[in-house]
Amino acid sequence: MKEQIASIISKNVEGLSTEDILSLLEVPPKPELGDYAFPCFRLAKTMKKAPNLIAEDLKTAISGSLDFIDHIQIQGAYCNFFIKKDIFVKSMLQAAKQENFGSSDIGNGQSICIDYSSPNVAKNFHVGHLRTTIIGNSLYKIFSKLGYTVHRINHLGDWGTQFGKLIVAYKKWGSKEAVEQRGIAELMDLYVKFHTEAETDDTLIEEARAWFVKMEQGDEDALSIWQWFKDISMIEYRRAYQLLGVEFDSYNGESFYRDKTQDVVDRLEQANLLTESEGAYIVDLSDYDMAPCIIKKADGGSIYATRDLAAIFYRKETYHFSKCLYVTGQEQKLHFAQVFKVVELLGYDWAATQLVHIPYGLVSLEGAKLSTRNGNIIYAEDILLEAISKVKEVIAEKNPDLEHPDEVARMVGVGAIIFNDLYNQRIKDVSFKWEKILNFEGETGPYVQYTYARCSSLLRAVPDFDASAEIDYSVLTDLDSMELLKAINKFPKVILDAAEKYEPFLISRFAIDVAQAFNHFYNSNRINVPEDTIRNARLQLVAVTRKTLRDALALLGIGCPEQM
RNA sequence: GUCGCUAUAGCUCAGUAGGAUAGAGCGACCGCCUCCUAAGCGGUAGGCCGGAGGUUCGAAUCCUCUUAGCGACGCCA
Repeated sequence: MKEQIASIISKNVEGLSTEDILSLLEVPPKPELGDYAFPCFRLAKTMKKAPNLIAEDLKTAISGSLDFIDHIQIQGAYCNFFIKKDIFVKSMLQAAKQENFGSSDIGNGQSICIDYSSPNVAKNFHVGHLRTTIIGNSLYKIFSKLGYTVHRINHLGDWGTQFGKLIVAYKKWGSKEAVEQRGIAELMDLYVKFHTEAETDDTLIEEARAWFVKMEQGDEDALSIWQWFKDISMIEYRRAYQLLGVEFDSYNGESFYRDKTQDVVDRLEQANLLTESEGAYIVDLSDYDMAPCIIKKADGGSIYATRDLAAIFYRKETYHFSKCLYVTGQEQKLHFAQVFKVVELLGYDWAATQLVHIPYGLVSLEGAKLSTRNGNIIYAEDILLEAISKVKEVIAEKNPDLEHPDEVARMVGVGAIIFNDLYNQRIKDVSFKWEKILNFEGETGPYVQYTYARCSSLLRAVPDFDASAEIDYSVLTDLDSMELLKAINKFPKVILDAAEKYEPFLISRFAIDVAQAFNHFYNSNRINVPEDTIRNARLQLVAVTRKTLRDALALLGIGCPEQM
């Protein structure tokens, strides 16, 4: 309908193509202003006429030529189109009823790698890691919905000098029993102890680097300790992933590339890009206003940039990606800009468009910086478990007879955390507050889930309802029904926008809009009424709302309970 | 010091690639369950869109300058 309106306008004005008009056509901010609006300001110059007069002329020229238009209203310089309501309702409802509503095949035949979560082994999985995990998981769902083949890669931080530090600390102050008993907590303590001692003892850092060089050379003693620490860490990470319902296709972390970094060095040498500087080997990036990218440390060891480069070549050869996404904190912006630039300098012009850093804002705790040293830290698992237990309290209070309360509590509690993390633009810093994250009212995950459960409940009440039957569309022409349908119909566009901008929050806001529109509809209309025509039409709208909410939440990585 | 990000209601944020009277949620206050789930709905109060210039018929949105907060800036990741 939008295309048809654009095409008829283009025949009656000068200076704008149909495409221009299509992009200018907008949905008015308020329903009283019509279903589509065309602002005439831009035409004033070419047509040498006041915009409100152009709008008037346009109205008389077009009136009556499109049968789905009920009437046209001029409001200042705006030409407002009112679609015949029953036709509009029918077209919107039938589109939304499609099983694959919102899906697309634009990604067919293309593959995308998403590098996310990627915790540093031997360190705790805290609120900060939650963000990359949740954002990455949602991007995976979004791109999959658009037909892409997505490879979920957990690029574990399981290599590097930090393990040298840990080995030194373990050998000096640790014990097998303590590590076995306390797990990551003990490793963290050892790591912290290393840093406090290193402040007064410069030889420690030297020792640590030496141990890392040994690891890179395949020293068995070093590697067995490393593997042990990694195994211990993975147990904790997998618990968090399981709660979140997150999975990966690959756990190839940094250590996976230990035998592939020499290839990076060779490529750079052949391309004559490597220069020696202060004992290290770097790629000079001063032409691009960036600090140099260190490839090989003075002690001969590799560094994260080297391993990221190796990973890029490996992934390109293995997955033939058309995009490789990196979901990490914005503090790593420079690092990725450097690495991507190096790939480009090697002659791979795809680097500029296919390698994408997806930064997100910093998580702080009630305004203070997260820090292990002063205990200012919250573990991901604790947040999830706390949310789940809070939901259990709410259930006990509001719905004590609920079936499967544990299962529902898990879904709702985890959903609340995920939704909270995907509620705003990625780049915004977040200040973690317990009272906020445990509040389930207003624009929250539980609100959307609750709305879904309401839909389910309505449909359960009429077991013989036929969702595919032809209905009387005029039943759904009231303001609230129409607004709900309009909200639902934005789904395909919202998914495309979310993918293009790598912004899952657009899906969250969409889910809120639909849930709010539904609750208005629900409050102003009785649904399970005796009259068949009214009941069936309204139940179809309920069914479509339910399906859309479920699909939207699924794109965020959130499940829906049938009752709560 | 250089570069980057952020700045909109008391708080947390939207604002559809420049357009109609700047919108939500939380918090505050006032209402709504003999009727499909009150984790809901309706209403009231609350704004120099950080500041100053500029571009434009038109700016929260674009440009310049400026202020504040945060981050990055070579052998950690």
